[in-house]
Amino acid sequence: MSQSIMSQSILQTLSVHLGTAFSAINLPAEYGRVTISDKSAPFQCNGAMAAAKLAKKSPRDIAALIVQRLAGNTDIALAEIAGPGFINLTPSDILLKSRIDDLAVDARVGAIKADVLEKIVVDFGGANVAKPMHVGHLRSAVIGEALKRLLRFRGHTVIGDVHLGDWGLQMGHLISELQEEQPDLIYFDAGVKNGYPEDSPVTMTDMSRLYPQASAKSKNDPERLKKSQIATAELQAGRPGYRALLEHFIRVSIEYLKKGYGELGVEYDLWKGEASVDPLIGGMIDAMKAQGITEESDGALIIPVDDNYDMEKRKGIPPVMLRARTGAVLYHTTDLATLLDRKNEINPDLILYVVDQRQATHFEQVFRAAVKAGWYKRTQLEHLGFGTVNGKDGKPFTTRAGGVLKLSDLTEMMRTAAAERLEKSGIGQDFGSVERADIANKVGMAALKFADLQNQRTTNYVFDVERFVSFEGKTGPYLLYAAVRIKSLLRKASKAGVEPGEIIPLHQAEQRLVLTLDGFNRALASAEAKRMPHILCDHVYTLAQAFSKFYADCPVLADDVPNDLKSSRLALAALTLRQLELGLNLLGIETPERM
RNA sequence: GGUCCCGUAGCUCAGGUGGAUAGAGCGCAAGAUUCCUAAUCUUGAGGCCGGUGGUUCGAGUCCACCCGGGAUCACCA
Repeated sequence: MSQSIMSQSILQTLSVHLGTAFSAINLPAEYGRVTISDKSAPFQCNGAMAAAKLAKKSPRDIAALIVQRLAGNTDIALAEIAGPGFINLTPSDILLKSRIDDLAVDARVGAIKADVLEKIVVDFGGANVAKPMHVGHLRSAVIGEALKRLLRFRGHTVIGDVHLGDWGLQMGHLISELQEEQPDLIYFDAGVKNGYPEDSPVTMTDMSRLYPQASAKSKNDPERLKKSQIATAELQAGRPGYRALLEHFIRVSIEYLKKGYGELGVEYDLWKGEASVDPLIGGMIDAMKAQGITEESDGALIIPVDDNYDMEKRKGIPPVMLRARTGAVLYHTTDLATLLDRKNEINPDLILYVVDQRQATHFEQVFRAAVKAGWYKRTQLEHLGFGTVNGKDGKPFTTRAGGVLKLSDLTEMMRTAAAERLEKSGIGQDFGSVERADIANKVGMAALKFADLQNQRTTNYVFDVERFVSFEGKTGPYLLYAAVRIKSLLRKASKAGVEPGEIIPLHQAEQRLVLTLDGFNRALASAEAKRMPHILCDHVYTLAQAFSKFYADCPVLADDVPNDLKSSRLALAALTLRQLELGLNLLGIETPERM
């Protein structure tokens, strides 16, 4: 379906009119750009002041000429000059009506696709093999999923990849610690080359015990650390027993992670990891050497990425470490091999990494090396960093005991709080236990995700459990509540035989709701451009607010409301629900039928 | 020391590409339900936008320099 510029949005339509008016007095149409206003009218144009110098006229004179040109325009109810030359604009009822008619029949409720459609890899999640998911994994999963859905909805081809951490020292820790506990396992018999059992020798619980155990021992015991390092090197060199173990570790972990991510509504297209690109590393390093972009330094193989780097003074960006003195391959190397793999297998236009802001330097290094190798342009690679989740003390979030908070404990906390709130309100008493649990889950997850996503991505935020479970104000449950009220209204209307009809926005609250609905596409486009889900959060919240106001001011099914008004308001409510649920879905938030 | 991020209401945060009297939520004060879910709505108090200069008709927004907080800086991932 092709959409004319005129119907893209009310704001766009007004901009075209103002642009035409500026052109008519021989000034660039760009000065006609209209913006949202929080003053006396819903929109304003500030171009008269900007144009003053060029036109050699006073801003107010220019504004007067523009306003003259707009006289008789059926899309504009009122154009007023204010202050030094602001033009305040009120759209006409005709324009509101025509726009809401367009939205009502649009399956995407006003959202149009991006101009340029790209193939995009979103690398998010950041989970590691053998480690339980904890609070630190929350943001990458939630933000990454939202971006993935947003970009896909905007028309792009999007591939989500979890990119598991399964190749480093942690694997050596795990293998060597398992050997200390169960030295007789067949995997440790260097003479055996194949025919290993199909069932894993360890469970997820075992692994989450073994790893910290080994890590703790190694901290104070260089000999123990050495064992892990040797195991790592042997694994990477391809020792069959260790590779067989790794496969078990990965399989068991993925099964566990799928559950954990599933709880958050997070899904991946690819479950690749560092280990999966191992076969590329040898050839990649040879090719890089042949290109002449590598150097030997202190026994390690590096790629300098900053001409002004000075190791003594710690100035500039350190080089990429392709291979350590020990011969082991590092984080840099696997990330580069992954970039090569993606180039070969997917050839994406853009790769987005949704990873902790603290790794900014790492990505800058890797990206520069990938550019040096000629695989990508710098603009094709973006690190979308995010801040840490902090406790009330401003330090990264921990449990009361000071330990790491498991993600499953966190989600359980949210569900319990939601269930309690449900009980307290006394509404869900006639619901079955299955539905109550489902509602508690959706409310809890909505609270958790919205609390995370509404923060600007790049900054740290404070995780305040009490605030999160309060469920009032700018929260996920507020949004669900708005949606659920509409659903309830629709059910009641259907019972009463009231059909949605033509929308005629007359009441101030109705008009405000229409103007808010009109902003959906703008929010989506802006959220995409900045890769910032909180812009979409802002929109759905404003929408829920505008609806709540409408709901309080404009009775729909009351006896004294005329039939056509009932139908109009019902249709407006139904339209609001469609956009609200769509927006929430893009944020990864599900709506219950009632709550 | 180098690089990056941050500093806006008592608290947690927005601020659409430089515009008028800087906005939300929580908290505080006061109010609203004969009527579609009060997890709601309305009203109010609360600000030298870290500081000083600069660019501009106009700066929370752009530039420079300070002050304060955080992250990170080659063989962990």
